[in-house]
Amino acid sequence: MGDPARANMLTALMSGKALTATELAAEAGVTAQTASGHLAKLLDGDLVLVRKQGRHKYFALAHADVAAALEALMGLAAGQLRTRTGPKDAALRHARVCYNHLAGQRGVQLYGSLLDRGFMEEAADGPVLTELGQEFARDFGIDLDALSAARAPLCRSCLDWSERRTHLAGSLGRAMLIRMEDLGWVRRDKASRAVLFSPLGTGAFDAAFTGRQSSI
Amino acid sequence: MGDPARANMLTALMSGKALTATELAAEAGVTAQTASGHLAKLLDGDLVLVRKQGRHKYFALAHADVAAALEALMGLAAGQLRTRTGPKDAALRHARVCYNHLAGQRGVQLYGSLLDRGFMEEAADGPVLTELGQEFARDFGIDLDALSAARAPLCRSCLDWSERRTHLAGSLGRAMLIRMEDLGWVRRDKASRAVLFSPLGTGAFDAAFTGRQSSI
DNA sequence: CGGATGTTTCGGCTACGGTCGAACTATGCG
DNA sequence: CGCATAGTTCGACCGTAGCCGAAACATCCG
Repeated sequence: MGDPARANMLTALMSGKALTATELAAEAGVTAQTASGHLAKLLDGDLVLVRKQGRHKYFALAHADVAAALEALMGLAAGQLRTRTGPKDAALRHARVCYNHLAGQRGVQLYGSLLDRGFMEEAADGPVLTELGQEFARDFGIDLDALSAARAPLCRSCLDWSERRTHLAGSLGRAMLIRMEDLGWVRRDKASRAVLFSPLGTGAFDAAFTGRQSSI
Repeated sequence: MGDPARANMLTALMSGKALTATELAAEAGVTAQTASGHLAKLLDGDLVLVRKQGRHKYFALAHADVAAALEALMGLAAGQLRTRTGPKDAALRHARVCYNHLAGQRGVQLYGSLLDRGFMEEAADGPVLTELGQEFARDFGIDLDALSAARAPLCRSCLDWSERRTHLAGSLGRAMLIRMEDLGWVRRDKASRAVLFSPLGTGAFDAAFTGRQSSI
């Protein structure tokens, strides 16, 4: 339970929602095989339970006690977040794809900037775009109407496993990553989930999403 | 916090009493050097606090939150106690000196036997010898009067780190170990804290302390 | 001032556990 | 039926963290 990968999986499950093995793998920043091993251990320890649905396996916390224990541990850990958060490459910590949106230092920078500049606000059931933010998104080249028409939530926050802070998920998060690819700011390294910034993209991103800079 | 040695130290501290580094080392079944390293980590993580008193260092849990988290974790761990409990030698798990009394499989066998045969009862503030038990102890060759005269508690229970069950501590526990040495049943391996049973001692011990056999 | 005891630091050894690539099974979809 | 996707198993690699012996430092005690 203290292992970084497992801890990240469990915190991801703290939302109460059931997640598939691959989602948890992405959340923990490990490959599917590794995640499978971890999930087997968590199952063995009765920390999570699984529901097989079609070809997916949905995992959830086994009991409220598990959540309580996690809460207690997080309380103890508060303040002294370990610096060496996860395994893997430094590039992954800098910027990577989380499911389909931007994660890592760049991801939390984006999220923080949107909040600081009044483009987004955190409501009870997740972040929402302000009117200012909607305008900004359109200017940025996002087809908000198309996104809103779909049933998927526009904004979602997602806990960043390497930074331990939230970044932007949801269909908007996905759309913004795609848009940045189109603009030539970034490209995905197919092999490693890393997101590589072009020289141009680095400057443009910083200019567009200043505000709460990475405070490290 | 998940490391066996540290977990054992923390559970030992759950009593609320402050213990010295060497006591904690014995409780965890590691040497003083190793314990020192663990304690430094626990201090670094603010899980314990230390009070220097003369040449001793007394450690205690830093906060009730730590105890709460431990409780929560123990609840989760209940039932599925890991089989491979501690490091070190198999001989140590079989029988060893815990501070000054007998611990390991033999230690919990002794404790269980005393309970099962009505020689000892578990009261709120620790185990107490029954009248039958007092008679037994005298027959065994223990000078109960001398022990009772001293201010140290006669019986104490002590959590066994390898068996995760209680064994007998206190001045009686100490006296019984000494007596068994005198009888030639056991001898202490000075180097390793292990307690080695002679062929004679093995049989005699089993005969004297049947009852609740090790149920593994 | 030695000598004994408690605690820490250092160095090196070892083993366990996390990680991934590759290959395998299972499920759904066209 | 194949093909794609989700998940697992196997094997091998590697890093790290635990462990201890030896030796240093600290404190008390006679």
